[in-house]
Amino acid sequence: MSDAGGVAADQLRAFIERIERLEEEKKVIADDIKDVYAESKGNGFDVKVMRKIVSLRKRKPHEREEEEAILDLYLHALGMAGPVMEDA
Amino acid sequence: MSDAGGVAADQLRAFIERIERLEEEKKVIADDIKDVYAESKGNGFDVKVMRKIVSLRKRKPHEREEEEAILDLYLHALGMAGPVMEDA
Amino acid sequence: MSDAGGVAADQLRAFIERIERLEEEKKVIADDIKDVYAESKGNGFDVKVMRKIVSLRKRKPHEREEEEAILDLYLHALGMAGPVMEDA
Amino acid sequence: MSDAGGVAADQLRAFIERIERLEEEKKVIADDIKDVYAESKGNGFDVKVMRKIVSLRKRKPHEREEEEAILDLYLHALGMAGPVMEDA
DNA sequence: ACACAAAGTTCGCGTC
DNA sequence: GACGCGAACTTTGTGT
Repeated sequence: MSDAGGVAADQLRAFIERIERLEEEKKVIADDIKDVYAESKGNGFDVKVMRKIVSLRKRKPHEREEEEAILDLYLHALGMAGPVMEDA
Repeated sequence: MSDAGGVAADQLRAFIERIERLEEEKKVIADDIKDVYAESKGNGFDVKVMRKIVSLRKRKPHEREEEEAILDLYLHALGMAGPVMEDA
Repeated sequence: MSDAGGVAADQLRAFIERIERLEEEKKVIADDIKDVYAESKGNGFDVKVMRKIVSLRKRKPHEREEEEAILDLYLHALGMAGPVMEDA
Repeated sequence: MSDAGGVAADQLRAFIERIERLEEEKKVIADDIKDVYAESKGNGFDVKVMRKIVSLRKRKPHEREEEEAILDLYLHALGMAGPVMEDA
């Protein structure tokens, strides 16, 4: 029963089920997050603002990295300084 | 320090941190899912189709039928044959 | 001032500005499309289905058939009936 | 012929065609942009860097706005200052 | 019903 | 030359 129609059916089924299980877990977490927001709201906090804070704190790290890259980029772009165009 | 400006700052911080922890967990699961797809691909399966299967099994049959009904309605209104290809 | 650091700065600036102008035009078109969908909705049409129709007409028929073939293959391998519902 | 199957077929068709025309225009613009990037590359510029510059210049305006919002948000979140929780 | 945010899909680039 | 990675765009779902 493992090779129906030229595809490894059992293997495919196993992969699908692993994915579905993981997606369920993911959904549980997502629901937990919703619960925490709900609880926060119940305690008088502004959910919208909280979401914004969370996303801000998430972005901040790589925003810092980008900023350094940006500096270099503008040197390239406007002043053309630095080791540029090595593969032109 | 727990009541600055009339609101419970510590409590807010606790909520934020719970959420951030959950979001991290969620990301881990999401990455796991990506891994399974990658592994599937390594075993010769078509990832795009697998994603479609997963989403098909997720959707409630009734919902799917309804949507297709509207689609058919519009397609017929436009003079285009439906997805059934009855005279192909 | 056109050759700072060994590169043609003016030329680069010109390219950038051409791109930015084109991107603005693109955005205008995108907004127009949104407007048409909104107007359609105002006339009682289902926007989601309309989007589906547009994308269906965009796809090459051959491509669509091929994808569905693989999908059927997998669905049969999993023991699930295809989207044709022949015994519904 | 304007009311086949309960939907205003002609009107629907008109909307669809307007959208498709606009999408074609959009695609033309997108291709133009690709061309400019290609031409830039042909003149020795680093396309990746150019893309980054463009996106940077695009983000900058509303990034400034966000920054002000951020300041308020952190006042809310950490110090709880300002006119907060009006809908608690 | 609208707008914002998250997810999925696609395209271009760097690597092996 | 192909594969995997990453970013951009599109689409779907959720909250207001």
